Amino acid sequence: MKLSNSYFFTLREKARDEDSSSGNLLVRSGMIKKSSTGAYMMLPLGLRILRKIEDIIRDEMEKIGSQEVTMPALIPEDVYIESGRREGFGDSMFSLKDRYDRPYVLGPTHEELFAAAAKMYIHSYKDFPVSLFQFQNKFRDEPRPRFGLIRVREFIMKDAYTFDKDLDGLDKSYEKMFRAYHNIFKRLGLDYVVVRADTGVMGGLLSEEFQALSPIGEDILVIEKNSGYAANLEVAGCILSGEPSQEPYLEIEEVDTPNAGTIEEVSAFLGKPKQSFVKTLLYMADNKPVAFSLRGDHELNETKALKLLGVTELRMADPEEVERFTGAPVGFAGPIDLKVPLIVDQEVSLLRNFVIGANKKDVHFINVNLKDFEYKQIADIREICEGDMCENGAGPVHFIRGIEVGNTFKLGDKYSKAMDLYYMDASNERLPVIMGSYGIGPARCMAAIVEQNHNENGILWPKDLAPVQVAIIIANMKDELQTKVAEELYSSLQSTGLDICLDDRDERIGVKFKDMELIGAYCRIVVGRGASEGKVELERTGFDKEILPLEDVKERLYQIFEKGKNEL
RNA sequence: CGGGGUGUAGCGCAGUUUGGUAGCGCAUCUGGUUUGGGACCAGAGGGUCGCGGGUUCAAAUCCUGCCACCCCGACCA
Repeated sequence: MKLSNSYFFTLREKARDEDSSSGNLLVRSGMIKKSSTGAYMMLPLGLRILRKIEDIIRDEMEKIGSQEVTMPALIPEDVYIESGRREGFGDSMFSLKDRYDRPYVLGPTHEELFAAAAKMYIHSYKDFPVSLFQFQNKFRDEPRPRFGLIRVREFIMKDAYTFDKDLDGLDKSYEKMFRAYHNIFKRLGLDYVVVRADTGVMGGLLSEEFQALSPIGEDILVIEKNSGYAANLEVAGCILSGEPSQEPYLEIEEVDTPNAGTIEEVSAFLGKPKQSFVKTLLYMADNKPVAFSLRGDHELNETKALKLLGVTELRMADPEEVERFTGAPVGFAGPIDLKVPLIVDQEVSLLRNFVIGANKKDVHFINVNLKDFEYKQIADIREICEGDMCENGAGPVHFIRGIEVGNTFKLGDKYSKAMDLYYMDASNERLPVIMGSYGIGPARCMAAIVEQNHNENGILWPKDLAPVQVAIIIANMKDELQTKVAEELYSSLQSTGLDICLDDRDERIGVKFKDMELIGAYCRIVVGRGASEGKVELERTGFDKEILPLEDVKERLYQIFEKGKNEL
């Protein structure tokens, strides 16, 4: 690539509409540009990186025998109705009509079509295992896209699917895929952890997420180092924090708490710590009211609640609904005489003589105990807190944030049954195929890599991913010798197989340095004053400057990029 | 969807309070000087001031409806 006649630009100021470091750096270096909320143009330099990421992924997929296909993004809505997921995805699916008024959707993920493709081939127990994958644009109507390429509405996904005859086969396929994923994220140079996660709309038996560590990550990861425990906050289990209190029971009393509706207010008003309160939250579960009681300083874990109830939708009741079900405005709900099914968090069972809302405006009860009201169930429904004992008992947990760059699912027979994907067993029995599905977001990986690898001057791509691996900078464009030497060097390095860029723009050297650092050119070779003696300078971020005779450049680059001449 | 904010040249912004016909920096073009870390001088081009309606002699500015984008929250595979 010669910059003087390439589509190449950089911006000196940060983009107003980008909120993350990676978004800003990628836009400033001319790699991507937001085209509308949650949709990006991938410009030449950005596409180079994306292709390199895809090549690594493709390489690892093919190594484990997965075969590439592509599926349409435009899919009749019926396909998702048949699998039961149309409802599950709800508003996050883009839907449209064709000219004959037939309903279509833009695919958010492709288990259904892959099951259909598998059906073309799989008929017998002799046909297993099968693994297919694709790179394809997915569409999800995210309520709030953000962080550049990290949360968008149209994005590239590598999705892979495995098909096996039984759970044992699935375990083997899953394990292979799991190892391939480790290889991929290591090759991408990401700092990541694997956590257990919720299966969500996908359903199935197991879900694990590959999370790139980053302070802007949207997922909270619960970690216990010594035992290697790692779980997404959504599924991190809690265990009882101690023994039940042995305080003597006191008499319930009604107390006036004027204008004190929040835990903070009541706690301040009564002069009691938050832990001595039990709050009651009203929710609508598939449009039926349900209530949850938790210790005042705890939060409901909606994923746990959803699973416990076995419903598909859970949302907080709005103020009118709260008033209708409790008879009091928001802030005074309590479990006594509540006409709504109640689930109590297990931690509440340790408390004695706690404070609750009285289902009456500006009134609370004190000295309440579990025996004083009716409930449907006691369960673990709270979010674990940092410092709480890990559910495996190994020690206290701590939190870190992650960007979900990959996700693996053991699906089981959910989709094969829905899509009628069966095979004949050796014993002439018709059995459902056992599926797994595995996703990676290459563009999201790209953003995560930038989040983890940048400094105040620009992006620090790993050497295998850098869009420009070697930038040849002509120090003074008016110097004919420098220009000539640089041109010759550029030509001679074409055979290295590296991405070489000649910065022959009519710019001063400072501009060229700044730009090459911004886009993350891995090596910079300056053809300058030394050109007359046949010497050039080689710079890399984090390394000392080297002065090399021209004839040694190629050999030195092979060393740096760990490439043998033979492999080319 | 709720709360807040922004929309003016390719990019980043000022001007809006107090209405008078649009400006700055970067980028671009021309000429000259300069040439090892985002050069300097002189000149030039580029704007339906987000869109529509209204008030007014006159609207970037005031009123009004809509749209887009951003932030916080809700939501989220």
